[in-house]
This record gives sequence, C-alpha cells and structure tokens, in this order.
Amino acid sequence: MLTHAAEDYLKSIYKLQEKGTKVSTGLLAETLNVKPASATGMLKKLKAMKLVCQERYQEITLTEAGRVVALEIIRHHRLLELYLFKALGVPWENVHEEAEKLEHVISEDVEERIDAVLGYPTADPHGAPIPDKNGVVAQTAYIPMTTLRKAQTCVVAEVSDNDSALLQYLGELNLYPGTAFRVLDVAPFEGPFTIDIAGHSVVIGREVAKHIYVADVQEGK
Amino acid sequence: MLTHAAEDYLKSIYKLQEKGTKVSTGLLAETLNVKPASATGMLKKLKAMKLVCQERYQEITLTEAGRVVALEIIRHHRLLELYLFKALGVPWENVHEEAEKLEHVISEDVEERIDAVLGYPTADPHGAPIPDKNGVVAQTAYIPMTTLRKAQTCVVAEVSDNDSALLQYLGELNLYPGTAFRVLDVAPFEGPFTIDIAGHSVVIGREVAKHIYVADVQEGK
DNA sequence: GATATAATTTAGTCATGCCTAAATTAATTT
DNA sequence: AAATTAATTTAGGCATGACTAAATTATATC
Repeated sequence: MLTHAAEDYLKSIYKLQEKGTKVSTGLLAETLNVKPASATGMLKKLKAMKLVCQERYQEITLTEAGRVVALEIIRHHRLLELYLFKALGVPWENVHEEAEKLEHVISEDVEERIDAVLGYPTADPHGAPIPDKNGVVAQTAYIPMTTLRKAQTCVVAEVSDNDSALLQYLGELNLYPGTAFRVLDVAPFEGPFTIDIAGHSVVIGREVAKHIYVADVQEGK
Repeated sequence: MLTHAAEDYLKSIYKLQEKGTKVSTGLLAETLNVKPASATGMLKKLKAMKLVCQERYQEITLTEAGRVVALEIIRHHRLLELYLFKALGVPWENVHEEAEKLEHVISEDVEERIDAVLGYPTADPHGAPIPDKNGVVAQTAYIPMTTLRKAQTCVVAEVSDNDSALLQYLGELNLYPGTAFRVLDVAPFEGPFTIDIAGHSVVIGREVAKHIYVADVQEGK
C-alpha cells in the first residue's frame, strides 16, 4: 500500500498535468508546500515504484499505474466533497479541506456506498468531474469567464476549489455550478465584469473571474 | 495536536480502565499490537504531555486532560460507527474497522453534523454509550448474558465490537441491541443457552454469550 | 564563450513510531 | 534468602518524510 504522502504527490502531478502545466520538481514542491529537495526524495521513491517517469532534470509524468492511483484518490476526494456538501450540509468552502484528510482513509466499500447514495454523480460541488470506478474522466470543454463579452449568457460550470475565502464569497453571490448569469458589461482595460444573476446586478473583478469557468455560452441581444 | 498513535494509546487506556482492568505496559502493548518496549516509549511521551500518570513499574492512569482526549476520540468512533451503519448501510461487523481510521481525521464540525443527522444518539450499533460533547458518558448497568437463568426474558443491550466474525454471526441471528429474547434452557455444566428470538429457537454457546450483555431482565413463567 | 542566475539533486539531520536485544526491577517459587 | 520467572525499561536501529546547506546542472545574459 502507498503512504498518504505518496498519494498526495501522485494526485498533485495528475492535477497539474491535467491543467496542461509541465510538471517540474519545483512546481510540485510548491504545490505540496514542501521544499524542492523533499520532492526530489519522494519522486525517487515513486520512480522506483514505477508510478512516475522522469529523466534527470526533465519533466515529470505519471506511468499508467501512477495515473490509476491518482484517479482513484481524486475520485475519493470529489465524491467525499459532494457527500459532505449534500448529505451533511458542510459549507462548500470547507469541503475541500475535509476531503483532503478523508480521501486517504475511506475503503472501497464506503466509496461505493457514497457513490450510490449520491446517485452516481459526475461532478463535485465545484463542478470538477468525478472519475468513474474504472478511472474514466468525462471530458469537459469549459470556457474561462474572462473570455466572455458583453451581453453573453452562460451557466457556471466549474470554480477553483483551493481558495476557501474565494469560495465563500462566490457562495454568497450564489455563483455555484449550474447558476446562469448574463454579462451586463465588461469594463475596458482588463476591467471588471458586471453580471446579472437572477435579477441582481453584481460586479466581479478579473482576479475572481479567472477562477470561474462557464458553459452554454450564448449571444444575448 | 496529538498524533494518531498517541490518540490510540489514550483510547485504549480509557477502554481498559473502563472495563475495570489494571492497565499495565504489557497489556497496553498487547491491546495495540505493539511490543512492550514501544509502549514504554509512547507512555514516556504521554507522561511528558501530562496526559497519562504512571509511577515506574506501576499502574497506568489517565490525567483529566488525557481522559478528555480519550473520550473525544471514543465519541468520534462511536458516532462514526452508527453513521456508517445507519446512513450508509455498512454491515455492522465492518463499522469498527472503518471508524478506527476515520476517527482521527474528522473535524469537530463534521462530528456535530453527524451527531445532528443521527438525532443526537446515545449508543453505537453495538450498544456502547456515546459520550456527549462535554465528555459525559451515560452510566449503564448491563448484565452479562452468562448470568441468565431458564425462563428469564431480556433485551440485548450491548455486544463486544472487536470480533468481526462474531458480529456477523450475531447479525445473522438478529441479536442486535434492542432485540428481546427468552431463555428456553441453560444446559448444565456451563453448557450452552437455548433462547427464543421472535419465535425462533437458537442455541448460543458460552463463548458467544460472554460477549453479549443484556438489560430489562424479567422472570418468565 | 564566459558568467550569472535558476532549478535540481545530493548529503546529512531531525522527529515519529515502530522494532529487537539486553539490562533492570518486581514477583514467585522453593 | 536465593533463584527463577515475568514485567518493564533502556539502548540502539530502521523506515518515513520532512528539513537545510552545498553541489551540480541547465538556462539566460552579456
């Protein structure tokens, strides 16, 4: 069995890779709040276990076996987030942190039961896709909110899950995945967005908009 | 914060103490599947943290602070057992093992939510009392099944939670806490019990009966 | 092409929490 | 009281997974 730390490394590699980022020792270390030297040490072990590929000083990638483990952990994490949110009413800005601890500890049996209770869901509370039992992840083509133009309507598809304060803010605005809104205005020179959510007009800064991804974009009048 | 290992030691000390057993280094080590020398090492640390009292070679007891921690963990454990059983349908012979891992990891917030969802329960699936938020444990006066005599009726109050195979067997017989039964016969020379559960006659050996505690004992005809 | 900077790796340390083997202390037996 | 046995503690080791400091390699600049 793998250690919790090893699972975290694999998960982080997968998530960085998924974003299209080239995964380096330094970036991985930063992501995991660890010094680069510590990451080098763990990578050496993961390479010995044939879970990770890396030529000296080169890009880090997962082997097929490593990918399977990473997806398993991510599946645990996202199912737990959704379960905590829906079944126990944990505020969505807190579910990430809770799931980080639980994901390494639940059995496959409990995972399956949670999956069933939730009705075999496909996305977590932040809109991120939940890999299925075989490690298949639904491909999504979400668009960054920052690319929206005036008068377009859309639906929130996904938001970043790692900033608790930001999530709380978005929650107050009801900007959960599934919420529709319309762009009333985009201020010039990379300025903020003014949007309409269910009749309320709200101003969203660029920095916040970067963390929001949308779907079903349609041209308004 | 305490390590998982330290929490396990405190929990085991409390549970042994509760049973009326004098807690020694060797017994504690055996309980935790650890060598006595390892237990000595951890006890040294727990003593330094003022969570445990022990004179050299003498009995081990918890300080007030140690008792608080132990009860907190036991509360987590028992609430989790009941939650897994009732909310997720985990078979009762498996809930102990699952809860052992989860108990060290859930937040106070999630604990409270679980407590609320369950309606502030007072006993886990094996009948063991759940300490309240302030560490108060309801005192119970359960009687070992082995003391029952012919024709007495009673209700199952509590069963040992540490033997998975035994629990599975008791589950098949429907001997859950709350189930009423009547002693049809007690075979002589420390022999087995023949009992009536909901119209079915079942023979229960002494070894099994030792793990069952009952309440509401009444004399039958 | 030499040099400065950035990234990565190596080497050595530390804290946990377990282990085994040996030494010590306590309890029993004769 | 002496000797045996049992329980406990000490001492020294090992694996994990982090750290710092120093060395190495890669990249960018002049």
